[in-house]
Amino acid sequence: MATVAPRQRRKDARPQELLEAALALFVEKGFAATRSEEVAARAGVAKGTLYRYYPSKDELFKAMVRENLSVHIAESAAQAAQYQGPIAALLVEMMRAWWAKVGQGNAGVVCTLLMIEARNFPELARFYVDEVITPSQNLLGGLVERGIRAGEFRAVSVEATVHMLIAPMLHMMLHQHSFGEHDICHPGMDAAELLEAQMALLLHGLLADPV
Amino acid sequence: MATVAPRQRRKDARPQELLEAALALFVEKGFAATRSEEVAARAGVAKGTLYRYYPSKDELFKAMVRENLSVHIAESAAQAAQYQGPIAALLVEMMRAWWAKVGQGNAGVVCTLLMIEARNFPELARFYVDEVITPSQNLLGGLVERGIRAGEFRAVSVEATVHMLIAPMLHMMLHQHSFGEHDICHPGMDAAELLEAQMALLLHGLLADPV
DNA sequence: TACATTACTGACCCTCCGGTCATTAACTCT
DNA sequence: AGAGTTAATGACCGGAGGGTCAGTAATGTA
Repeated sequence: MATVAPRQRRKDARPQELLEAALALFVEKGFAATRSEEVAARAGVAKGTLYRYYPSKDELFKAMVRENLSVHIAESAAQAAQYQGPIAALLVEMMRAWWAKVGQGNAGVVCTLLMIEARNFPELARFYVDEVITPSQNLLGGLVERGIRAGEFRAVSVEATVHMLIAPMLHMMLHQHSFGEHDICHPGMDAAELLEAQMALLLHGLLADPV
Repeated sequence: MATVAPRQRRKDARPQELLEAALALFVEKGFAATRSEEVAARAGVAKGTLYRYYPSKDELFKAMVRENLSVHIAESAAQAAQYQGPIAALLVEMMRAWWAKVGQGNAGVVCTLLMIEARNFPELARFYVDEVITPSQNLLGGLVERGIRAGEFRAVSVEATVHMLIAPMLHMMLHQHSFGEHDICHPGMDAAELLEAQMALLLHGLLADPV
């Protein structure tokens, strides 16, 4: 017979644990299908306790998003500033770094979730657009433009190129999330390989003087 | 004083009207947030009538998807068979046709919805993967391979190339759906332009002997 | 040890919504 | 016209789950 789990008072640890539980469950089952009691249970806590720390399920979701994205935003900005060198190599390096830091980690999963739930959280969508999407586009767009001005790239459409850099990665993550169980999607090709092939193809299209 | 709307018996027209109402509302508000009574009201009918034609909200969703996708599947297959000519031009033509027929119409919107709801409808996800995704990949993959064997294309990764053809279009549609209201996303660039720029860039990366 | 504070609990409440079905009325047939 | 058929209605039900709060026990303080 399992004796009743003893009560514990750990005010400081609770919020973090609740956010982790929320992330895991929202990813696994989606926002609507996850009951608040499940989140609490997963964090080893009763439902009432969840509402002591977050006033509603919506606020819990928002807090979870902010928690997992703010980290990346800071890193991304720092990373953008520190790079120097030839644009093509720099682009490749940035994409690899993005995949390693964001694509594979929690931030990537949260991006996926955001795309799916954006309609139900206009406020969050705005936040995401302002804090993540627009800066990323500006950063990459600036690089491409620099490459063109330096004569390293052909005079392509900057906007389209940025889109061609971002879309395949995000689409792959979303695809994985939505259809991952039906293993038919990308047999025998993992994300890292895809990224390399993508960059090779794109650079060949971009460079004025391809290797 | 509005007199009570008179009852009408139109057994044949109802299913279609209900599916249209469902499509519009699911796109606008998402599946979970749309009440079955709203769908009925939009179709000019009482809730009970909806359940006379579709046994559950889930079945309504499935019927709506099948209705709007099956059309495209047939067309796409026919189109694939009839084309002849140099691969590059053929690829461009097919992408343009896809955008005109699918991307802009209901089928495109349904694809977006499917990506978002796939987790909650495993059966439908399977259907979509088998009937839409896999055939599309095979079709495009076959073309790319043909181009490579003919010496028209460089020896690129077929899988990555197919992904680079599909992802930008789907991602743009989804992006539009999720963040469309926050007009920051793609200022001054519409989908048709993007498609042209994308194809130009890709072909330049693909062709063994770029123009 | 007695008391005060407060993190924590979980039974309860209440709203919302998917789904039902007895009733009504539109159409058909004779 | 009268009877029979069934499309259409909308009041109703049930339960699922978000959110509450009076009570409980862990911790701090003297």
